[in-house]
Amino acid sequence: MTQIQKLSDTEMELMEAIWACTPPVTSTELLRMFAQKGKAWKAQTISTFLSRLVDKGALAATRDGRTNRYVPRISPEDYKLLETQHVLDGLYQGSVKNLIAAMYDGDKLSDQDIADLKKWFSEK
Amino acid sequence: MTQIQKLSDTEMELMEAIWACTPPVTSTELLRMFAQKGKAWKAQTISTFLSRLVDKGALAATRDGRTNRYVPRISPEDYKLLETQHVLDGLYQGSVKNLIAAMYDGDKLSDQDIADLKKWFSEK
DNA sequence: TTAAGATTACTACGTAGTGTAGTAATCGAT
DNA sequence: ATCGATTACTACACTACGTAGTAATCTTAA
Repeated sequence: MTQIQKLSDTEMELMEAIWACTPPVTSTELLRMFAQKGKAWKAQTISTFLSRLVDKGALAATRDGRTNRYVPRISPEDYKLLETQHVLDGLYQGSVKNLIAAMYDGDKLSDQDIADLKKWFSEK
Repeated sequence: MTQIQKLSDTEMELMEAIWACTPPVTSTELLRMFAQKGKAWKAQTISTFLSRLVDKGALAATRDGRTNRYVPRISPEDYKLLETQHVLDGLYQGSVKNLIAAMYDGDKLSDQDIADLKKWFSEK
């Protein structure tokens, strides 16, 4: 039961960064990464987010001297699937087919989408 | 641009009730409906939610003497599609195919799902 | 026609989440 | 022994949410 609470937008930004680099990461490394992208966070701000991510079950922290090393407890793929499942359950009784049908009926599937999916499914 | 803000769980409950009955509804009617379902809300509580739903663009209100009559500004289908699109954009670059592929890779599609979808697509 | 009841608008309030950071404690290096 | 880095704890303003009190106002029945 990998219970993971929903992440906020900024928390997701952090996670994306962590997923993007080779895991064990330290707050200092992240600080530098975000600084380069123009995010001038204070060191404690990063730390706060990191702690919250640990609390939410998204990261695991191990102490190494005076610094923490953080590792994701879930892959981006799995996290996205959790979110997806949530939406599916909430809006479509958990059925992908209902989703597809709803999009089709609502004209949200382009001819290209349909062609792609048709092909994809015919190969399974 | 039918801008509609995200609805909370309780707001959705209200909307579902409104969608379920033949539209123009009054707060009193809703009050009664929810009372029957065990939701003992105060009249003002319903009113507050109704106002917020108007603010969020989900309902339109027209005055009829003493009371307001509320009509949805969006269908359940369209609302769900909005939500769906949001998730799709946020997690799968807006591509349904990416979603399907992710579910497949994550083993979230049962054989039944695949069979259903395969059939569904072969008919389009 | 006036009092009673229904309905609404406005305001409030505790709780929780979010983004951001100050402060203080601590630990490793000089 | 001290200094600088890093973390833990605390804080704070802001927004959303669920819930409802109060007060104003309109409708209706006596």
